[in-house]
Amino acid sequence: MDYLQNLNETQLEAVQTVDGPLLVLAGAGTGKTRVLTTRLAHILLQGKARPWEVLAVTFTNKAAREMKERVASLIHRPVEGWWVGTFHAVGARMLRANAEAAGLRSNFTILDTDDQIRLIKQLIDVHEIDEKRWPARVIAGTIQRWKDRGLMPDKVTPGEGSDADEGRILSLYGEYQQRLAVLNAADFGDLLLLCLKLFQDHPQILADYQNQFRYVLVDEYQDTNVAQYLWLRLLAQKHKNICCVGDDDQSIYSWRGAEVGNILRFDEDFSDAAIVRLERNYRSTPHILAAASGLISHNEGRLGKTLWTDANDGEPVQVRGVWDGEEEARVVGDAIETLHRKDHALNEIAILVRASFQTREFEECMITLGVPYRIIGGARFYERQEIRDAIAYLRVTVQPDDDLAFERIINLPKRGIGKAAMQTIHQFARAEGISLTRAVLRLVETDEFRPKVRATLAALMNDFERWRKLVSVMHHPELVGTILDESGYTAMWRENKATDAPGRLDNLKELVVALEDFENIGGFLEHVSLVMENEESQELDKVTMMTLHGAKGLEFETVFLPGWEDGLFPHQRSLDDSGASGLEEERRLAYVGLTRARKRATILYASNRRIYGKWQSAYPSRFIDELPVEHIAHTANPGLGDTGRSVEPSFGFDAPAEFRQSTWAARRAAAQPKRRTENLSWADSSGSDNGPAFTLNERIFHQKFGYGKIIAIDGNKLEVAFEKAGTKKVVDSFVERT
DNA sequence: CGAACTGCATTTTTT
DNA sequence: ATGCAGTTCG
Repeated sequence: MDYLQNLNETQLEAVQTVDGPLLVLAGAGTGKTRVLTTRLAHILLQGKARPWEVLAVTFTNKAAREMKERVASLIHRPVEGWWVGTFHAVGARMLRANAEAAGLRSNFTILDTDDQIRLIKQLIDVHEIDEKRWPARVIAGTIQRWKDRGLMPDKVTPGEGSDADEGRILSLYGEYQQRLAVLNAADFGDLLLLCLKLFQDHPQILADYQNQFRYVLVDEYQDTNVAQYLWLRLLAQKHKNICCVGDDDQSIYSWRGAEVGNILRFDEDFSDAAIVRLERNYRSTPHILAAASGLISHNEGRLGKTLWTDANDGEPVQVRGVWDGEEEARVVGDAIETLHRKDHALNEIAILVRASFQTREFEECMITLGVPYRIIGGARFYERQEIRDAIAYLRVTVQPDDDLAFERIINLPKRGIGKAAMQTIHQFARAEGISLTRAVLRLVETDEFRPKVRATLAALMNDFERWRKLVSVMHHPELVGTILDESGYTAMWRENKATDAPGRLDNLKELVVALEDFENIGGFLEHVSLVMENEESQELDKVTMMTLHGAKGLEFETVFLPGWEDGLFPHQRSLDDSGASGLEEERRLAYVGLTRARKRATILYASNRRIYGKWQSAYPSRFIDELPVEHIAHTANPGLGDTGRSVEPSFGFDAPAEFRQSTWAARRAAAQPKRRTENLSWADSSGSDNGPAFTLNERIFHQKFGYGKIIAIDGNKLEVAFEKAGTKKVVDSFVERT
């Protein structure tokens, strides 16, 4: 029982209450993961269930992986045959195992959002729907929201689909589902929705799973949507041993369908539910904890928790007002430098922003200061164009009905298949209710196409047929190389003279290498569609920059929280779209941000900020007023102190600066709105939009003279050796980095 | 077919 | 400001 040693009393209770429904309200930093993993280990070690009789679901692959690893180390046994994974991965597993009953074939394709939108666009074209009025992504969003709520097309009635607009989208939803069936494909929402349908249509299959899963564990329960809730409730119905762990105060994903109601209603949904509150915080100082608690107490409809800690006081939360975004970055940069000099690890420092564009200013500052940094949440490997193209070839090879992949590569490299040919194929496919590949196979037997097109398509079909035969005989990484070469895809990039072409070829090579890690192409594709993750090595000592959303579940010694201005945070969009509940969610986001910090938290707000190329002045976030004064230290530049928002009613983010007479900053901005800022950049030797100062030998671009290299610097004047125009002296603001 | 142009939106993100 | 997508022209 040594694995129970390190738990406190309530944690122990949460671990040992294994029978019957249990809700664990786990505040930030209270050892949630430890409880979850220990509980899982406890169930297994006590012989309550065998590994395959436990279902443990998470939202992210990272969380699933962590759970597997930690439980494995607790029970000193590797992980095999466990049902531990994301909702989507488990759903996909169930669907593949029961594909026929679910109306699919077991090699079905999982479509991502991009594919989804393209498919909807096709339907829009067919129906000559006005795309201006109903953009594909709006329709996709509506359908997704229905799916999040567990609604199949025939179930969407209550309140929905009644008005003309939604009625139209609803019929499109039905067709979309039909088309997915033809394509042998499922989107992310389907991975759960089709499970629900499967359980409904085939009670025996459901009963088997219900019997199998003696214990069900759910992580981040506050993030579940209705479909996931229904799915869980069905699966846990027999044994009723369901344990949900979550924190209503950290629910920040309602915009993608999460229902806080699920966690708020837990004890009504599951009768005789036990509730355990984890309130002892092991992470933050009392000041940080009190500031965060004070802030979140402004929310209504919470289950309520009182976090406490034994830790020493530490420093109050710093709140700092600055003139603009540039100064904000400089202040943070300086602070980081100071900390670094005092041997503070950069890995333990995070800059958490509300919106990703905010990272740019900090990035430039870090470059200037030479501070290593990483940005979490950029473009991922599998989202790169060449990788997606290559994957499309693989998808068509293993699943010929995958229209979206097929369409992507039918004319890539250029094969002379133009709009006309595509239209013919589409029409035929639609008329016959078959996939594009099947349509092409039939059409090349006719004289529908011009001879050249017909020959090309016949050859392409031939290629795929040949590759398909090789799937069972050839080592799959090699086969992928063969497909990419024989299709002419690699040749296309080799001949491409663009500067990034060689890099793309490297990426393709990397892809082939990555395939080694998988049993077969199918397994690889499953990984790509379900495990779209960015593996950033934590090896190097770097400052982390990411969004507040991305920071949930992480912790750092020191956290900077910039951009606390009304309109940006809370975000105006959130307020406009969701009103009071939107504001509460933003507040929870602020709470998440603050509670990431162990020792130091600094909140910043700027009076002026450039957004979408326009300068705007703004009030400090209303959240700042909500922080208990005794736990913060508020400083601002001379004259920039209190901005008096408590005196003036608050205007929207877009309100003209003239209306914000109460603030010194606003008055100043109003007096000389644009000139001021332009002058600022002129006067500043660090250049205008170019970020930090230029360095010798740097390659630059000039609107008039083209590319060149800096050979001398004199203040803001540069001497540049241009490739075409010769050597000239130019002002740095006319020059940009390449 | 590709280059150039225009309009438009631009929070958060996993799977 | 910027980028992306859709459209238009050569």
